[in-house]
Amino acid sequence: MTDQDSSRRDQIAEAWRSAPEGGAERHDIRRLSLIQAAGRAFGRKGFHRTTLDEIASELSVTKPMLYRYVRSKQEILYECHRVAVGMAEEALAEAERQGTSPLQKIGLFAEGYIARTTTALGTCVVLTEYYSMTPEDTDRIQRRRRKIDTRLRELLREAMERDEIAPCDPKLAVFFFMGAINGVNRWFSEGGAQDGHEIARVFARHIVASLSPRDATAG
Amino acid sequence: MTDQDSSRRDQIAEAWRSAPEGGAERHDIRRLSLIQAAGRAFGRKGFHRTTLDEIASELSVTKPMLYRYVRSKQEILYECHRVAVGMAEEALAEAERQGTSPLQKIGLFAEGYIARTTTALGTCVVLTEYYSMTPEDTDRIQRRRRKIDTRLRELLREAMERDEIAPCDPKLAVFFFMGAINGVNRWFSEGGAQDGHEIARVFARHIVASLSPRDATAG
DNA sequence: CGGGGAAGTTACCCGCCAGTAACACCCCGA
DNA sequence: TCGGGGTGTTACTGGCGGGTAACTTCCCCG
Repeated sequence: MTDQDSSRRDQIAEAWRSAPEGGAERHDIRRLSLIQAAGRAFGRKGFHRTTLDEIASELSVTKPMLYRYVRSKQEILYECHRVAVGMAEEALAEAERQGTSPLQKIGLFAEGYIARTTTALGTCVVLTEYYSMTPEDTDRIQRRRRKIDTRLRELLREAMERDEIAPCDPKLAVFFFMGAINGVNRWFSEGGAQDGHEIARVFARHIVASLSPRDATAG
Repeated sequence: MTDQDSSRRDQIAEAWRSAPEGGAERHDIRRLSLIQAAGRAFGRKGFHRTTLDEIASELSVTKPMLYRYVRSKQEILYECHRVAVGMAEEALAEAERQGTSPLQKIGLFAEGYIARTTTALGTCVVLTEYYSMTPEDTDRIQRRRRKIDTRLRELLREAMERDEIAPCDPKLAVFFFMGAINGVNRWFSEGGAQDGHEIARVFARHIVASLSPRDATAG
């Protein structure tokens, strides 16, 4: 385990521990800490191999304590996905505001999304285990993800119309770069050599380049 | 479930059912069918949510039957990973033979690897659940993957020296496109709109483009 | 026919872990 | 001093599923 990892764990545990005495606020903070600690664990070991005892132990409490903040393990997973998809939505909204062209918006989205998922405190929550959620929860998350996908495809079509990028299948192109982005969380927490913003910049550049028009080298 | 999916399932089940009566050969064929059926299920539902009863039922037998061909569920997962990493090694070897430049080799590798994982009968075996294997098995697989990674980084450095591609961090670049490639299996078996070779070609082109030199558009 | 072995089954065991019940502590206000 | 609500614990249950034991069938070779 790297320094970065243990420091993040400590930050989460500290947030839990030092939550103010008051009622509602304390509850919210602790619930969020729980989600974050769980998200980290799910990312490292997967949903099913992570026990509630482990999550509780990360926070220096015992399992029944967790049930004061969530109804079930499933709910924790759902909340993790909500946080993750929320980051994507945030990144997209920001990109739409700041970008001046479709292609630039895509680059900004990628950079913002990666930056959020790698650097924010509540990170490492980008999961791909949809199949571990209840069908209803999966639906709710998928609907939001689909919206983002749709908008990204739209941006690609606009970029094509303006000749910012080479002609391509928007669906496959989105799959392509979202795959690369979602892959980050699988190795990120282990490395620690690069910081999140660096990775975000590099990946965004690769993505933009991967779409740009170019004479057919690999015909 | 798409036509493609069910047809593949049928092919696997058929291979199992119609394995010749003889001793060793029958055993090998059935063992492979088992791995393939399991790999498909693991890809769709994840390792832990897939029960041996389900795998057995795919092959129209009952659970204890499986134990004539494998020692444990863990072993099945290990075999799936062996198949997958074997495909990567094959694709790389082929690319080395056929490619005439470092960049082209990378493109050929990507195309060959995706083609194998999406179209061969034993597909959908590209897993990312390392954490579900025993440490020893993980080591064995990781060592082979690492070798491929190392070679790909080398190719990137060579390509940079020849000015085939823009300067980049080889480690991050490999993570970038391997992430995109490994993402394929998450949506491929569901869609069915594109065939594997098509996806392979498109992705390879994106990858090559993502590395190619270009004036800094997204500074 | 008879026996042996492969193919396949039913019925079971047992460990793991999500979830719960019931109890212990502590602080604060009356 | 008593009580009550929030914080936290220990000790349990119950189901799911990997793995196994032991039985049945059926076929093939003498």
